[in-house]
Amino acid sequence: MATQRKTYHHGSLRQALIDAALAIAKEDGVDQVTVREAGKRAGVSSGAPFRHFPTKTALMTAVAEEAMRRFRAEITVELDRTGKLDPLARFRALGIAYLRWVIDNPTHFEIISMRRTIDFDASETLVQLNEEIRGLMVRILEDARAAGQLRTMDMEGVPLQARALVYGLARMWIDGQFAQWGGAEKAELLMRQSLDNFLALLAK
Amino acid sequence: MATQRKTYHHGSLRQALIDAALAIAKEDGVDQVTVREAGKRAGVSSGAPFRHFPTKTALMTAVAEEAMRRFRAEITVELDRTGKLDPLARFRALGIAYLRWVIDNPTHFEIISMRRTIDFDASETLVQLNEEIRGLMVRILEDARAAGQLRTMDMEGVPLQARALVYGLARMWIDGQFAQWGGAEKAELLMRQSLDNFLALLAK
DNA sequence: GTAATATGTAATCAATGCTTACATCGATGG
DNA sequence: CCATCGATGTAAGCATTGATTACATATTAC
Repeated sequence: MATQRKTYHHGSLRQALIDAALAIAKEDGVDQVTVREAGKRAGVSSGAPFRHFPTKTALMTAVAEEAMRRFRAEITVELDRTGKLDPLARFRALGIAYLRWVIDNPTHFEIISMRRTIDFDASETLVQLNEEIRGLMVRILEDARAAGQLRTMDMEGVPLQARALVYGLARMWIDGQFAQWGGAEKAELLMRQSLDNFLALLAK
Repeated sequence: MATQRKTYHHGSLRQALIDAALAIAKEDGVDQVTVREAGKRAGVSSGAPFRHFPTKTALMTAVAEEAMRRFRAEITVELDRTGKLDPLARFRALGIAYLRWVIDNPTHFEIISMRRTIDFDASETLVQLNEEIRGLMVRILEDARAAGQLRTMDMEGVPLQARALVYGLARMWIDGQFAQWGGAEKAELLMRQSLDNFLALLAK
């Protein structure tokens, strides 16, 4: 992994460190990510990373940005794919895509949501991407209401409820609360059922 | 805080360490808890804690047990208090008590749910308490169905959905996702609205 | 081409989880 | 009553890791 380098300067150390950190997290867990190891994989000394990131938190924040970008990419692909369906079907697809991404990329999601290891508010990118994704969901829900697909109810609370449900399912998976019910496939099925239950309650 | 002690032996160091860890977490945050500092507050050397807990994880697991016990106590008090109400009202009270406890004791909840810092499955107590609390919720939901208070629907999915919703709201608070909406009071209000929305969807 | 800036290395510090060798206490058996 | 032994504490130290500092090297600007 440690890219051999002939020049004294790395050339793209910043990105290499982000990639290395993501790889370590994926392979050995988020808490196994160390600045040294990230530097080692990028082929530099233990102090070099600090030229690009003042703190480990700053590195992890950049990693979170990368993860969030990939997350948004997945979401938008799914929304494009379902562009012609009715709003509620798209909403369902959005939720399923969200949950599947979490199951497929648990460490990525963990890094994004573990706001003790990153400095979320300090990252314009993170705040903006987060708002963007939330906005997408809210808009589709409003489309569904406008299309008369929802039971009449407080539209102030529905988006939060939907967010909390999906976020809760995702974190329950990350936190190992699905362990007793088998592996990823079973968990994904249960999540989908839960989501469908919610939609059944919500739909007219 | 560091209890002066005249004897060479502490006498109740184990519990003192748990209390100290809880206090540090409450004052300075969970990640500020160190074995040394816990020992210091208990008035012992840096190595003494390891006579009672083989690893820091074991200490934090014991701390989680203590926190979970307090959580259950709060829950059961609330259930006793609402013993004469109808099931759905009790279910609501349960949810509200859950969420208020999280808001009042964020670090305690954090320790319980942060299963990277504790060894949940290794603790018979934690597994048992967790099941017990889950069982309470499920039973009340079933009472509500038996009383004809719920719309007909897959009872397999409803408990999970309820859990995910409450867990999600709690973790969103812990993870700072309510920051933009003001302090604890506003957050609690939003949580309650979200819960009531869910109940409105669920009720016949 | 030279000076200034950016980026890397090596050495080192402080904090912290954990271990080891030794000290001291308290309970138990004779 | 007291000698022994297991339990519990101390002191010192190790390994890891985030962070800093002094110095070296490359790149860019003028």
